[in-house]
Amino acid sequence: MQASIGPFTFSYKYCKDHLTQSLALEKLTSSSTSILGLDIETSKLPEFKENPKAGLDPRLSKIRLVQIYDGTTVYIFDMFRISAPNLVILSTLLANRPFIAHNACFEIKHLKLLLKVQLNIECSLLLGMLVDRAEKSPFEPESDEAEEDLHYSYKVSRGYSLQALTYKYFNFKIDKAMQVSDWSEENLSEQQLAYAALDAVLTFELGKRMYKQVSQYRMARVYKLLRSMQHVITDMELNGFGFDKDTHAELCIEWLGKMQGAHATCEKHFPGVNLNSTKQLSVHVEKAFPAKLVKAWPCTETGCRSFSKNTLLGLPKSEAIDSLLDYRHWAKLVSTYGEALAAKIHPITGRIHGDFFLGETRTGRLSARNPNLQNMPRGGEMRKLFTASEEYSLVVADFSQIEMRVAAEVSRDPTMLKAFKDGLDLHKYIVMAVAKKPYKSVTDDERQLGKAVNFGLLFGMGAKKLQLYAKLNYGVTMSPEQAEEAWSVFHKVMYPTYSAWCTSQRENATKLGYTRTPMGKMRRVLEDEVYTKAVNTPVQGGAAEVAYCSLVNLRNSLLHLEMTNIVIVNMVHDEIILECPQGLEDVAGGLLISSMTKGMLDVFPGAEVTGLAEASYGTTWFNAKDKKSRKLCQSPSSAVLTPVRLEESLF
DNA sequence: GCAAATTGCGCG
DNA sequence: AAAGCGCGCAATTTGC
Repeated sequence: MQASIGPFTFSYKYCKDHLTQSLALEKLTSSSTSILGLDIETSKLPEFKENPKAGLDPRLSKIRLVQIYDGTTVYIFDMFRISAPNLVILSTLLANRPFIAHNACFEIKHLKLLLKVQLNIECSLLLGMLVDRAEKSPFEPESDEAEEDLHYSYKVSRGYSLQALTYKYFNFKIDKAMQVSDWSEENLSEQQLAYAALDAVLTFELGKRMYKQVSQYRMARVYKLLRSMQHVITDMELNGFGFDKDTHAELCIEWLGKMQGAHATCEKHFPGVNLNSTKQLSVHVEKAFPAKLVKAWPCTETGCRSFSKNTLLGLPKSEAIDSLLDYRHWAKLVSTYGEALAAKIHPITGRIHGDFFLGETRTGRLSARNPNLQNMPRGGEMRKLFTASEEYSLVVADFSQIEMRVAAEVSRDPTMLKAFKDGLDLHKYIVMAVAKKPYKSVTDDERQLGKAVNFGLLFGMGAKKLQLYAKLNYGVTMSPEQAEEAWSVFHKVMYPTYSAWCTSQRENATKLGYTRTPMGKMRRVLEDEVYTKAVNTPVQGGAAEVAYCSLVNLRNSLLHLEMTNIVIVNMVHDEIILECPQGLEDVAGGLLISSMTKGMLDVFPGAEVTGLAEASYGTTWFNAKDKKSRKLCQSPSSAVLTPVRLEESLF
């Protein structure tokens, strides 16, 4: 059939019987097109019809259609009617040819789980995101009509839907009526087929244009890294993280009790007030609290009274404040980590499968949701709930002071570099300089001060805020003079080269209007953002890129060694969590450490890597990191190292 | 009545 | 002159 939809003219062939499928596969197999557009449509398994998200989960759905575009024709394979021999040929094609899809992680996950195929695939979503981050003024639909119809605006699907990008690049609006098609119907309408075909055309056409832009912006290298990372995050999503449902249910009851107890105490001090409402709290405080206290009460940016933990801790200690903080603590656990988390337990695997996203943060870090596996509470019992399967262990490794290391590398500050070379802990090191005492005599408590100083001052914090920050986040009391002294020791005495690098970064970003991560990801910055963002982006972004390289290296090594029983289950910025059969902890830990070491060197060749990372293991996330019970893995043998290589992009 | 904005807080 | 950054989620309030 011929189709002409807006500026797109193509033919499509619905392949629903053995003969048409065979012919199509023959055509595709012999076609010389270097890259093929790909899209799939899934339909929910009948028993999960009621689950609105089942169509996105390869365990709760089936693939109905596979659409492949070779530049002229879209071949639509009906997977409900494919013959066994053709399924083999199609799988071979999928495994051996390069493709492009929009949000390719979706295709990767489904094809990996349902067809056991590892795709080699570009992603027009990642490309669109990279270009958008690099562009001077973000694309905005300018007509009123477009504004009304948010589907085409950058607000939908976080701005990079196939629809939004088609509107951006082709000024054409796709009829969205077909978006919510029921792909489980026996017979598909001609219109359904045409629009199913269109998506494969769009990703192909958009991808070509956007890859060109990504290259022009000199972001091809970072794109390749993200492209490889697709396989890591889909592995994590498919693997999920083991979760102790029963203990969690007990904990939920305990939290609820604690919350109700705290609520009762609060009633004495805030009678009838909804403790979750800052507005109601404010009204009550004005009426019932001492006038002197009310007058000096800190405000938020918008001029409302602040009731944040930091504000409350800064006020004179009282039973009322303590009870409110206590309530908040338990209420947070109940609302975010209670039933809501239990609802995320997968009906089939019993594990928690979060989603990860490569293109959403300004610096290049990973983001996570449904649930966010990157903000599980460290305190309490939470991390004991995340477990390895029976007969398995969790192996965990953290980068040590990764942002300080990246700061040292990008600024080439000789003092920082020397300190790492000497195997020093930079948090202790700054305390040594500030408190003017021998390095060896710096205590663990004092190290907390060092963390506050480093994390604050690295990204441009002032002395005044540092004082407050140290108190609230690290429980360290500093006088204003001490804070001033710390600021000046950091910038003037210890790391003047880093300080100068910050200045030049700011000047550069102001001049150019953007800044870059070490691997080249661009971030536009407004003039009033430059002071902090021009410094933060390369450091935080560089740390993320080191972690990405590490994960890609690890996955390559595991594939190369055919160790499919060692899997990645989570990553939290500077921490990587694996699951492996008991007895293989040292192997997994060794591979992990060597991959991380390699990752650092991939981004910063020649970097000092001693003390870069340490691995340990246990049966739960908590145990694996607990100082008392954890067991360390041996350092890696060089034999397990495999060469690092990012596959070439195929455009 | 629903969506966006605000506030607060968990993590790095 | 002064300036930490980066996320997601839940509850409430505000705006249309």
